[in-house]
Amino acid sequence: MTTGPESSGLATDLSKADLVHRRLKEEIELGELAPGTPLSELWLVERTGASRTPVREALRRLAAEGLVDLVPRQGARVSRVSLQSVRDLFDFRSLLEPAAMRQATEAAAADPELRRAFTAMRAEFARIQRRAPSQTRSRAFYDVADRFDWAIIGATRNEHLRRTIAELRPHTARLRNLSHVDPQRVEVSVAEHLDMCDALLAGDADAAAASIAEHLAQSLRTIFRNLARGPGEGLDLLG
Amino acid sequence: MTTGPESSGLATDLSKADLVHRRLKEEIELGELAPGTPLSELWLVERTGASRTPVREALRRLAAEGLVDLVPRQGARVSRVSLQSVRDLFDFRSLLEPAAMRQATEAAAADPELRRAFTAMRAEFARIQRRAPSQTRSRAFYDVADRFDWAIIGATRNEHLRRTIAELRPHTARLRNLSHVDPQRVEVSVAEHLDMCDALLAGDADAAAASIAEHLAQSLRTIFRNLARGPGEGLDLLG
DNA sequence: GTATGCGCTAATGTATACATCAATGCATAC
DNA sequence: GTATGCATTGATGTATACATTAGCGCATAC
Repeated sequence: MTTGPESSGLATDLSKADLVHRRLKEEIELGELAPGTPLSELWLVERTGASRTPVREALRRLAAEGLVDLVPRQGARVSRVSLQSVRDLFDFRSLLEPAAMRQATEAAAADPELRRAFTAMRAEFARIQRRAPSQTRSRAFYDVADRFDWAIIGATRNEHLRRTIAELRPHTARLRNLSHVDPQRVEVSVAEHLDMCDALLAGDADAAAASIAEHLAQSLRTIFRNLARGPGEGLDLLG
Repeated sequence: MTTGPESSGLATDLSKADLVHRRLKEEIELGELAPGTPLSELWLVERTGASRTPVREALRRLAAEGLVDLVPRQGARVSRVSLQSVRDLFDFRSLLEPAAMRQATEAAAADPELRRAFTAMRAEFARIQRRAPSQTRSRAFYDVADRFDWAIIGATRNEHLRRTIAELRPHTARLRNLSHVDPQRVEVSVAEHLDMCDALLAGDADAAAASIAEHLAQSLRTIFRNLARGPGEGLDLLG
């Protein structure tokens, strides 16, 4: 899941550093490595089979992405999640993603291939909406939603914008995996994604931007509501 | 110049990796290492006196910041500058910095200390404006302008926003150092900074955001105009 | 009983040797 | 004369040994 293209677009035969990086990133995203978990280099050497050099490089990369906190002579830990960090994340996404949505809307207007892809995803969202709630429904939704997000990212022309949004995705995914799935939220989120698709396919950049802004605002609200009811597994309440 | 606080705020006894990183960053910023310059690890080992491990770490960090292009089994080069990359940079800044300006304006409204700092800088800008054009004037201006920018960054509460803007600064600085100083542009830029200070000190977040957006638009226009007249030393024209 | 200081341990920071692969040039075949 | 293939060279990728330092526990003095 969340098979975002590994940093550099081209398919190079992955180095061990890449492997370790990707594996740790996934485990942090999935919450298998809980926030605060110490990541000793030696322990990672045992776990991954690589030597310290690639492990170090992976840790440094993760630190640059904000997924790992690195204290100079002390070591690395999986970065903690605070209420403030969640707010910061969503505020920042609310700044970036509407802009990306505009660029994607323009790109889709000019590229039939891309428009077809979004049309197909819209159909998937509609089908999920019609389906009765079930164990697999929310999973199916997040699957499509992930592909939708990556399509937006891929359609973002500005490289800085594209890379920055891509770098934030693991943080969002982790948040989702650290808290319980809220079926009601899924319901609403499906509708929001339909709105986004419609605006994008209509070529209405303003509407598309507005719809993703609304989506983000609702997501944040739900997260905070659920945290108030009962904190998820690994969240600090320091913020 | 551009003495931005080194990544992590606290003053740790710097590791060699930090030293090499900072030194290379400065040299790239200043244009002493021209875009496209190959950065062989061995060569850097000779130059810096450090061993390959910290050199590698520095290179990887610079690559993450976009100052170095890293090709897997081939090596590192100082990243190239294209017209498209300049446009992307300024478009992205135009998205981020008005938002930062709003946060700084609110912060200054609530913090007399901070307001004093901006008042002092406004006075410096005003003094520079009154001064006759000279060799040292533009340098004095960029000096204050740098401090101004870092003050804005420091007053930005959202951590993602703050870090991202900070990471873009070396790119901007490099651009400035790769092209010739345009006295006319300095003239106008001083006035724009006065506008920004005034809006910020008046607590008018909208006006502050608008003024920095205008400043960025004008800067970009000047850069493109000057590039059209005669490309600076190290610019590609691939974009 | 508490606090201070010493020494041990284990971690990160660094240096360097080895493995592997891309680029380059030359020799050879056509 | 051109193109193909191989060997050489030098680079990066990796492993590991060494240096240094932060954390921690225990013993001892008060």
